[in-house]
Amino acid sequence: MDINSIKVACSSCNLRELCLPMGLKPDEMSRLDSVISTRKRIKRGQSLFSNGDPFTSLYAVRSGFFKTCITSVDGRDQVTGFQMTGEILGMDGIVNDQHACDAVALEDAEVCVLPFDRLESLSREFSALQHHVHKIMSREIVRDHGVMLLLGSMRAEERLAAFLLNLVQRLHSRGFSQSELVLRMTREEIGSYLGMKLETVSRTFSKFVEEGIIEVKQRYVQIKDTDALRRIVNPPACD
Amino acid sequence: MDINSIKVACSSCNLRELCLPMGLKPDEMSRLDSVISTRKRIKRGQSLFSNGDPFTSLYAVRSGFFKTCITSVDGRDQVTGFQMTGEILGMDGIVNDQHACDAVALEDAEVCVLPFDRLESLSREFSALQHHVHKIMSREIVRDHGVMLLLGSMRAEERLAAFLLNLVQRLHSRGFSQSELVLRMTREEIGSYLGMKLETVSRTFSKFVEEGIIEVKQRYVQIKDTDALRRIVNPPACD
DNA sequence: AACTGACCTTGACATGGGTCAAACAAGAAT
DNA sequence: ATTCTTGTTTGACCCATGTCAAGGTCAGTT
Repeated sequence: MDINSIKVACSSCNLRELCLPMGLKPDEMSRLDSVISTRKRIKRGQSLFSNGDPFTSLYAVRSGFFKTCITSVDGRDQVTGFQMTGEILGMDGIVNDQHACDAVALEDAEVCVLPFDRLESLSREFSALQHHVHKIMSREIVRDHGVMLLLGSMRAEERLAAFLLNLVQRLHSRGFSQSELVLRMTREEIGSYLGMKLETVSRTFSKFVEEGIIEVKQRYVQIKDTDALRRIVNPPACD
Repeated sequence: MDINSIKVACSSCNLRELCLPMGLKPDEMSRLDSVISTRKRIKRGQSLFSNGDPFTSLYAVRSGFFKTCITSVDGRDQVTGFQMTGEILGMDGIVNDQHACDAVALEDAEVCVLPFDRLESLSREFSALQHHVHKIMSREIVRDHGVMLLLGSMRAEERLAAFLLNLVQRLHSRGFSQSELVLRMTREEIGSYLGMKLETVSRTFSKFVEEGIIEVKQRYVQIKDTDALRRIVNPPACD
């Protein structure tokens, strides 16, 4: 058997409470197994898919960490998201049958390949899966609108505080610490996501450190005052 | 019959090439008619739905013009999109069974109400509709990523140029002029969408007028040099 | 015709964050 | 261990855009 294509089962996956099969009944989950054809390993720095690639499948992150980014005609780059364990990649590809962004592994990763035509036909058979797929896409839309709010109306400190809170909350729901995290991305990638330059990201980290809100050692970040971050994102009303 | 709830048919709608039934075969389209229960009229300034409202339906814009916006806890406002004829509203509501934004009519409007449970059950019956729903959601995701690029990496002039080109292109595909448009939104709403203040929007319009790229008379805009706008959005490479 | 209110334009000034440059840190390669 | 490379921090300066304020325009109302 090819090491890069291992047959696996959602029903026995330890991510089933987090990933696509979330909320499905045992018998439904075993039917989902027939959709998940293979896993695929992606080395750090490699692309899972690239802009323009033909769209065939969604991907569920089993381990590792991804970024998605789009590049404009004139070479500007925008990170549109960071995806961790249990999150779904590739929904941008459905509308034009080709991917509209690059998905790059920020550390060695493994994904479950979900051939979309099979996901669609199984969705026609049982509505729980169908509704679940709709929810996943809707969640991405809502998340994107939140990023628009961040990019359109927040200042640098607010953006970084919101980013840290979001990351640590997602990690916490995966069983990691509420107060410690290791960033998998560079300052430049954070900056691209948050619409600021890497120097501004760095300066803002330093400011938070000075204020005793966090401790930073390279990619390692310890959050010492979560409430302070919350207050930065949602300044208390003063009227 | 209630004036606000008129039974109508996709199969006889003059938007069928633009709207939800796009690409469906005649027999499929007549089955879609069973989903479209009613139309609803929304007066200018009124909300089609608001943040927190229970989610029951998607809405297809039949006439008029909408904005969607989200408000953060501390009262910041972000316009997340402008929707015109044939576009679908409400997909933000699927994930949590309640709407995550406000949809406000910017002029008197009429929408077709698409009860989502019925859309889902019909989607299970025929795959063309199912795939079409997926495409519509995917298109929204791709659009949102484009807005992130705009907000995250473009300067004021680039943002406004991209906005005007996008609007006029969408209007053109609806049979309107390629070079003239009437803005349905205020400078402040444009600014909120583009992440800039209304004064900056106004100044940037004035700059384009000075440069002979557009003519502006209040909400009326005439584009005199589309290529200039394109060059502003995608500066020609100089290396 | 004058008034009102909403919206828009423009000017003057302030500032947050960008730009450029230099130095530093840490891991990889030799 | 030394050098190279990539990523990070920090400082100095500057500019695009925000802020504040004043006045203009237009549609609807009195």
